[in-house]
Amino acid sequence: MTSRLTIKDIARLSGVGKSTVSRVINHEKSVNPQTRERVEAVIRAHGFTPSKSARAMRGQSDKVVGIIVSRLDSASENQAVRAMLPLFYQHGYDPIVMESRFSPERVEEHLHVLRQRRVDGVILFGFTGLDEAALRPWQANMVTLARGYAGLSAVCYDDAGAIRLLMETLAARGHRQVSYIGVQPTDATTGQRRHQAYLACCEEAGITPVVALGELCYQSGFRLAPEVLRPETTALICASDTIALGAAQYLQQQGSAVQVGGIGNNSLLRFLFPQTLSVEMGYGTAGLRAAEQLLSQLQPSPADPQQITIPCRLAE
Amino acid sequence: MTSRLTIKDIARLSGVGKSTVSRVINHEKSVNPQTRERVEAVIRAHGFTPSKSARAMRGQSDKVVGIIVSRLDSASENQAVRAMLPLFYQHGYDPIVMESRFSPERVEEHLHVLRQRRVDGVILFGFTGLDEAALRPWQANMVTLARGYAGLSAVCYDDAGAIRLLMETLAARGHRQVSYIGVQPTDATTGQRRHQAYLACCEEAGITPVVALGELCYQSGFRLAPEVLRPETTALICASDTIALGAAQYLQQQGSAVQVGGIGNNSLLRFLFPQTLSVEMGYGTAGLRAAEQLLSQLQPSPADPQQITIPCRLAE
DNA sequence: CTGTTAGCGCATTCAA
DNA sequence: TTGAATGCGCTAACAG
Repeated sequence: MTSRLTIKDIARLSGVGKSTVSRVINHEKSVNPQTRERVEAVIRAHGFTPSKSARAMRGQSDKVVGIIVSRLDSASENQAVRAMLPLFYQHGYDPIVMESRFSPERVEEHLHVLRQRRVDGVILFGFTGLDEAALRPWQANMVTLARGYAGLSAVCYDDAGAIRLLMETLAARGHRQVSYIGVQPTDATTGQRRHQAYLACCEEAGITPVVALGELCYQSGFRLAPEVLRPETTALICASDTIALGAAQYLQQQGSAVQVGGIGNNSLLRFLFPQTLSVEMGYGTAGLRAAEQLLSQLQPSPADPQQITIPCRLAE
Repeated sequence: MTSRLTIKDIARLSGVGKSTVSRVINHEKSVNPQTRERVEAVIRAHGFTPSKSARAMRGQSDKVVGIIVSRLDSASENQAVRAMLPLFYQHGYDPIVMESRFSPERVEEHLHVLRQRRVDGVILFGFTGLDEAALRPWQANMVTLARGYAGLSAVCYDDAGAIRLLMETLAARGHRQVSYIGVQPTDATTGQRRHQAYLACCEEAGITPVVALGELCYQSGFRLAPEVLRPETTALICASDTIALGAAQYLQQQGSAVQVGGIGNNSLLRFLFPQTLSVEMGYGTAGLRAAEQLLSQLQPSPADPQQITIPCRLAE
């Protein structure tokens, strides 16, 4: 409880004026090196930390960012968040995390709260159904992940690339009949984009597409697997590892040797079904990039919004 | 960007003094109902929100709590955090989450930062190896989860009860030879406590204990399963569902019909191996209780530290 | 380069 | 019950 010191105390203790202390704290160059050193010594000696609230009030900025995840227990979002947290701390930002559970209303509520809290910026894990208009006001200080919105910075995954990678790998291994289990096109990326990419690959390779669309859960993979299995099917790719898990489970029960491929590099999937193929989407990298981008937009001379795509690669 | 209003503006707009507005905001009773209503109307009309930093500076409190999880991707901690977040928002607290990754040093670093940020309270997901002395200073405003520390509030799980529940259920189903896969006793709860409970149950039931201890991961369960299988073994319980997952996988590969029991109510485990038994530890409830306890200790008339144990129950 | 002065938005005396 | 005055810790203008 010793941290009750104020710059006034530091000023007195080091025999200078308050403003000089303030200058030292803020790393302003216009201060005599000797004086600076002396003040810094006192600051260190007493473990002084400037009051965040006071500087915030003085108009600076609260140094707070909001992180709105869709689901706290999403493996991909976890990795991204885990990567960005240290960066924010390091730059003196308090990250406050909120959960949207894929509800556009909840996102708007959270944004409202964040607005009132006067946060400096927001990281938003996007999903289909969000009202773009609600995001517009944040144009300058928001970075979305997984989804892009007009005028906003975004860090996206290479959905099409992932599918393509899977298809090419399978082709190289001699597979000519590859089915697909995805999710409804109401989901623009995991649903729409990956499905389209699959169809495009089939077209190019002269494969007859066999598709089933469901939900983003293993139950769905399990349920839909039989629907996409033809006698000639040798491989099956899924829009996500979660789905792949369900499908692999079904195949195992059937004693089938159909090769499964998924997206997400889920460690459990690879443990249970080692022969499964999976694409690593770069969630950690995405989180890092998103945080970096937000930080650079928050600086005195803000960077422009930017769309970033994270490259994917075959797991292992 | 309209929220630039201050109590001064509200005061002018509603024809009263600044202090009256302040009183209305803080729900003080000494204010004429009529005046109050008028002021509140103006406040609502303009969507005014008092500056958090300003009130913080005025000595109130920052209304910030730190949440130190051990791993962002822990299913149990996720559920707990998910349950507590809304409660904190609701009470006007900004929760800022940090990750310790089971490193005592990291916990101390985070606590140091939180201390400097002058946070009001801390929720700490405990683990074995933490230095109790480092927590002592937080006695009045910290609640730990999963582990208890002298003098601190804690919300714990019923480790022994969970094992006992599993053992009793198995006994009721006629199992007389139940093996156990756990983790090293360096982990006081998941390791030590559950193991002890297993031994105690065996003693009571006249069962010869068969034990193997490893890590908290499915690989470990897979690897240790063969070590605890005797010809007469009919059931196998694991210190966690993660381990159970690995063990069940091994058993399935062996075509074994040994009944598996785990702890954690992992949905994937139940999906892949439906016949498996699992105990629900009440993670969500724990998070809720922890948040409630912390909030009650943060109030003007603080509640005393308290040790809470969450009851467990059979999943399904 | 440095000290002095003046508020930021609010809660809290103290009078009225 | 209310308003005016004071200062929280800090930064920014303005002198020196």
